[in-house]
Amino acid sequence: MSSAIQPRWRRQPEARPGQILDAALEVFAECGVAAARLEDIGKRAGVSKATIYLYFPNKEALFREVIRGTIVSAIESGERAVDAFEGSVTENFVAHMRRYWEFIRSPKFAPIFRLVHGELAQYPDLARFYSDEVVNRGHRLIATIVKRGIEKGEFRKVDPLVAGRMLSAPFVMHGIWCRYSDAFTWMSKKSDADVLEDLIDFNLAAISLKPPPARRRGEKTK
Amino acid sequence: MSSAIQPRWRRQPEARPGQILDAALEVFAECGVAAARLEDIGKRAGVSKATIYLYFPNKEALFREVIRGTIVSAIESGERAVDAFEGSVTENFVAHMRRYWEFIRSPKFAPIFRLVHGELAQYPDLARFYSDEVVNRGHRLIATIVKRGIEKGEFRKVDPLVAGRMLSAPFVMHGIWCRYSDAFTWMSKKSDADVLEDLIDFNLAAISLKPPPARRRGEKTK
Amino acid sequence: MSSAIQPRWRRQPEARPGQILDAALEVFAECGVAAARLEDIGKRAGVSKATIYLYFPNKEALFREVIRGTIVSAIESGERAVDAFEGSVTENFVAHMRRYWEFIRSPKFAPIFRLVHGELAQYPDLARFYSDEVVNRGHRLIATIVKRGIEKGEFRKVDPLVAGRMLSAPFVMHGIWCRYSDAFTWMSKKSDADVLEDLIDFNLAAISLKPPPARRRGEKTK
Amino acid sequence: MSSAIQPRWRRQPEARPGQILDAALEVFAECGVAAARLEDIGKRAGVSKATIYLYFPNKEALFREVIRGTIVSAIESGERAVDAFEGSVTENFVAHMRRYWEFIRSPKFAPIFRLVHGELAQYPDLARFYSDEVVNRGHRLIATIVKRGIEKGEFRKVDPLVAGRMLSAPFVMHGIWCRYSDAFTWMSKKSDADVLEDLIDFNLAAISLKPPPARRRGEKTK
DNA sequence: GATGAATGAGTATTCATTCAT
DNA sequence: GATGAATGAATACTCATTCAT
Repeated sequence: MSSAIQPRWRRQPEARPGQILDAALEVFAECGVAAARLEDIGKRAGVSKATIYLYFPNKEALFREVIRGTIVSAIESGERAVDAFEGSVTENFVAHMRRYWEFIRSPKFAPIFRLVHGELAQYPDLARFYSDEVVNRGHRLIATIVKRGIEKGEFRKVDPLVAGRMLSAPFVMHGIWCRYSDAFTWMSKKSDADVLEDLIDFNLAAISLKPPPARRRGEKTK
Repeated sequence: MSSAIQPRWRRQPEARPGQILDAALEVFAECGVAAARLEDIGKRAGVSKATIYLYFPNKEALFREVIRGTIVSAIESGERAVDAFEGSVTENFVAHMRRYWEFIRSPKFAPIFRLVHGELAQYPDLARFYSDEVVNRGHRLIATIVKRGIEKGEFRKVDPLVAGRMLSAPFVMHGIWCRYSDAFTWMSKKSDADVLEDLIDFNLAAISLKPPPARRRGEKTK
Repeated sequence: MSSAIQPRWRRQPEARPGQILDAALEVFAECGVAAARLEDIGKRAGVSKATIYLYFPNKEALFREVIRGTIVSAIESGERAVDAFEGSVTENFVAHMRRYWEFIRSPKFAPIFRLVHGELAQYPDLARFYSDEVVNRGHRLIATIVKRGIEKGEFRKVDPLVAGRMLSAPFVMHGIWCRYSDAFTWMSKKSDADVLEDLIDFNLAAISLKPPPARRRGEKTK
Repeated sequence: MSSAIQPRWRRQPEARPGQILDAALEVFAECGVAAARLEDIGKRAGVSKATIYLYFPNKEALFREVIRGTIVSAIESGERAVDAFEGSVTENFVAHMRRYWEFIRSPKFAPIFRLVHGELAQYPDLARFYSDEVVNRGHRLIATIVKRGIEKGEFRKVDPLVAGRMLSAPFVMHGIWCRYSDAFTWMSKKSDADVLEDLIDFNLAAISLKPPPARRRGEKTK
């Protein structure tokens, strides 16, 4: 480590898989798995088609790694943040929704949503992985918060896991609509921040004990 | 029919496109557009691969027709029903949600959702069509109801179109999760009716003027 | 059959497999199985590469059919001829050797010999088929004759099947050497007829009645 | 060897080509030249794929060396033994046949036979080399003995080179049949020694003095 | 109208060969 | 000398599309 004997860096072989995965996500997102050409993925990663086979045994495995590798890290940071929350549960729910929206609007979420749903039937085990590690884990995170809110008397009595599903759905759908606003043109008038306010408003209304008295349309929530 | 000398019945050629469209939806849904083989579609429709070309100029056009032809009829019946509503707005909103859930749980919705989202980038005009004719039309239907509810003092003041988006999203997502419960295993415990109750509960809570006082978990809403 | 209703001949689809098999034998013989390109086979058969797949599921199956289809007919005619022999056994043995030599010098034998031996390890079941249906069947044919010769007192007492192997081997090897006289240049001086005379001479000498007087069967030679 | 300070023994680089050649023969024999993968050869020789290129310019040259290098040594020992023969010619012919059989049953002969014949068309110069240095040289060895036998009155009058071909053929074919007895199942009942006895018996019968009385050399057989 | 046959264009995958370290 | 990494070239196989019957 300290001495001069460090071998000079090889090309950058340890960077390769990452480069390829990034390129692959792009191409898969654009074309779908079946229509994606390995040659294009290689080109975008700056390597030859054959090089991909040095790191992934075939296209399908590459696809799996794209999904796995991309998602896991994103999820975990969310969980840590929720664990460390302070203040009222409502405040923390709002904070979580902000982070959630940020995640969903990050460039990788929408393509992966599309990909996973598009390939649901082709790659059942992958769909399962996505279901467990992304969707359900996200629901549980919300459920944790909701449960605390109920206990503290801030939220009405609901099944926390049901709430997790109900409250996450609008986020996901709006994420897609915003991302593909070429298709969903009626979304494009709204800024990201506006959409987030709407999401927070409806979600709080859905679980709050009382109707939102302290807040009127147009007021900022934070 | 008119002449008695016709030697044998041929199946009506007008029925062909429909058979082919049905078969195509099935195969597309199973494999995605790129991986679907025309030969399989033909086989499932009981015709030869070449016959498909008598009715559709190519695979892409066939796909477009599958989406177009399948969706339009389904939507329109919903609109007629809303127009004819009676009783309180809340009651009618509930009635509409029941019909909406029925539509979303019908066998064609989930595959089309998946297909459209999967092919979002490949067929932008189709995505647009779906966006306008399905998604947005659904939102407007809800918006119509919500607007009346606000006017009548039954719902809190919200942007009706925003409400359309917020309130439809959980329906759509739950439709997918229920349909592909092999992947989303955590959904399979719930019956369709239970899910509908949850959906109604959360949606009413989100727009009602007051928190749902008259209703507790487990009570039927209708 | 008689009337005019005979459908006009389709292209010539029933001729296709044969054309392809012939072309394939040629190309396989020139290049070996692994190096043979399906495109070349198609070209030589006058069809496209893809057409081959209409008749054979893959290259390996094509190879198998080449061997099977080519050999079987050739063998059977030999067996019929032997069954119908007249005259002394010696005369009939000579007649059989003439036919055998003719078969071995026909254009298909040497390539198949090479192919089968070259691919012995790759296609064990094919090698088995060749072993049983070609080599051993040929031996049994000779054995039949030899047995009769022994019974009639024309040949010395030997194990007929052993004789089948011993007497056929020079035919096969000379067939190869003559066919590939570019490599085995020392064969090229001999005419086919001369070689046949040599073969007959040595084979008759090896089984004719008067045994080498200085040595008897069963004595250990060392 | 000379200096004591050499830190560690490296395996002698001179040994490399031999290891590689051995590995290559194995792999070529199993797969044929076209299907053999240099990576496998390297692995079996305990070196990397790239190392092979330090010793051989390409796969084809490696194949040539495999054949050349393997054969030459084997042949020469046979020639020395024949030169030094004593006793009757018949005895020495028998002794030579024993050695010949031993050579043909050695593990390298059959694979090389298969390879050379399999690749006859791809590598004409190699086939020529094999023809001259193995096949014909073997024939000449037999011819030498036969000629002496004729001169000494032990063998009947035949063309010695023709005899070389006739008498060697059964050895070669039986060598193949015994080696690949998985395919040639009907050979597996015989022990090596038994086969040798049969070979000696038939070959001696074919050249021993007393000719088949009813027929003389030169008479046309039909 | 219907289809069996045919094919051109395309893609995943393999592997001999090169080269920087 | 040795090798891990990289790649260009090659090929089996697929399938949407065409067309003669």
